[in-house]
Amino acid sequence: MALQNTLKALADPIRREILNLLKEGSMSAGEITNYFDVTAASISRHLSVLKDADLIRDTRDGKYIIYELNASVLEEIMLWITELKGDGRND
Amino acid sequence: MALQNTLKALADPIRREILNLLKEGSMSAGEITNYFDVTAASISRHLSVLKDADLIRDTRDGKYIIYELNASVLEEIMLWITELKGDGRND
DNA sequence: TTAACATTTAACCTAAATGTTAATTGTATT
DNA sequence: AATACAATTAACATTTAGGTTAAATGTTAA
Repeated sequence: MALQNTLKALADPIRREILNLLKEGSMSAGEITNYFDVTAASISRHLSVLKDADLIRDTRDGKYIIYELNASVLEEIMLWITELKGDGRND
Repeated sequence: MALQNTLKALADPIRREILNLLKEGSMSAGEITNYFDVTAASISRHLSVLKDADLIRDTRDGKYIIYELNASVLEEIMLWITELKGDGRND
């Protein structure tokens, strides 16, 4: 079920862009929101999807909630793809 | 965008299972259908989603349509993930 | 305590995805 | 040509996803 959650989370362009942003460094929900043309509420839901997929982690810092990337779960996708491509490497 | 199509196609358990089946070898739409509890029409649509994402290819053989895996497009996902994990370069 | 700010949650709407059955298309067989 | 078979497409119902605004929650500071 983890793979399912992860892939569903990645199948949205805004969520992928959020991950790309967080790759550069942690930031608050509000900062993240500034990068997009949708409401804070919408971003908040995207963040919760990413969090459920364990792709990001959050910590509260005063009145801000800071999000950081957790790329480790992507390992599972890499593995699944690698198996699908055949156990031998051909590139 | 290709990555978007690919990830959306992968974000469905039936479609992932179809890819796993095709990894073992090509088969017809009917054969694929036998592995699932949904109708042939439903599988046919799943196949078209996979085909649009270029994850599979089809060739007609008489009254059968044979599907085969095309795992090469998964390379793009691998690359995107690798970059996200920081093992690659930024965009 | 109250006000202001950051963020999330709730309620609602619309669009997209997935499933079904029925009709259609394409091919083979008689 | 007529029938049967394989598969797709069309029409429709239901579910899920993503967006909005408004209300609720949590925190800081006057």
